[in-house]
Amino acid sequence: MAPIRDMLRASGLTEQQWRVLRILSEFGPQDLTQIAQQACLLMPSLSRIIRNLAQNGLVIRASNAKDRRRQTVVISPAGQQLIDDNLEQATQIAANYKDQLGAERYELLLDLLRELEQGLPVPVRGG
Amino acid sequence: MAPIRDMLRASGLTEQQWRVLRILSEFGPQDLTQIAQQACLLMPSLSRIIRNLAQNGLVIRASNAKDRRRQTVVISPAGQQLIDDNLEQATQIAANYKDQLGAERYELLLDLLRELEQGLPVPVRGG
DNA sequence: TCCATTTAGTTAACATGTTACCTAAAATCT
DNA sequence: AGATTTTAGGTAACATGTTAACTAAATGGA
Repeated sequence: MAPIRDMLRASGLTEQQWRVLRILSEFGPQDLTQIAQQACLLMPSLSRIIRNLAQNGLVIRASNAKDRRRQTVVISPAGQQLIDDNLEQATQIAANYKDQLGAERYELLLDLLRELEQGLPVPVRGG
Repeated sequence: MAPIRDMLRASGLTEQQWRVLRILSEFGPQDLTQIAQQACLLMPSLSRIIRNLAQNGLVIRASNAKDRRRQTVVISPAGQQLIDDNLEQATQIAANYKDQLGAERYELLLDLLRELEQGLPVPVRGG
């Protein structure tokens, strides 16, 4: 993912910060636990990332009246601006990775990795 | 690699420390640059790992008379003992991962990952 | 020989993965 | 209601990946 990292470095974001911002932009305000699931991050990591994003004014923490343990995280205008400025470019870069392998083998790779992760066999043509 | 991590935690080693020790045990004394290449580690990481292993008495740093920049790292008896105590078990655990996917798809996975890494297409049956 | 360049290794600084431990607030059970 | 158990988040501590900057020693030339 080197080209994407280059793009992010120019905007001062890390990959995980970018991922969290994109999730908030695409799926709207959520609490930390939901973000952690979507981003495949553990709570301690996410907690630090949100703290950082909030300090830099890219997200805003809103308290939740119904459950005072929860806090809803919202992307800020500045954060949304960052997404707007870079999303198109990033999408194009990601598409190149898929192109490189070809869509078919790209799916095959993801299948194999999922299989390893879950410990369950996945049928593969000719396998 | 969870089972291997469990085994290592019991012996107080991390995965990278284990990897470095195994390399030293299998291929003999080497300087840091050589170890870094074999273990696929960057010098700053390896430098810290060797510092740690040396502090724990698992490796020994020997200075090199011909090139005073270099230092040859040697596994200590205590380090070798750790390897002896765990290598057989670790080898068996690693074999299970291969079994889980099956040798054929295991190779396929490695091929796809290599292809992504190198940016070169690799022929795949039916691809 | 003297200077410029390269190489070996270190350290600093930052973000993250990971495990352990902790608090407060909810939810559940008796 | 009162006690117990979950759940949402947070912090601490450690190892690592990564980039940048630095030292000392070797190498290559002019």
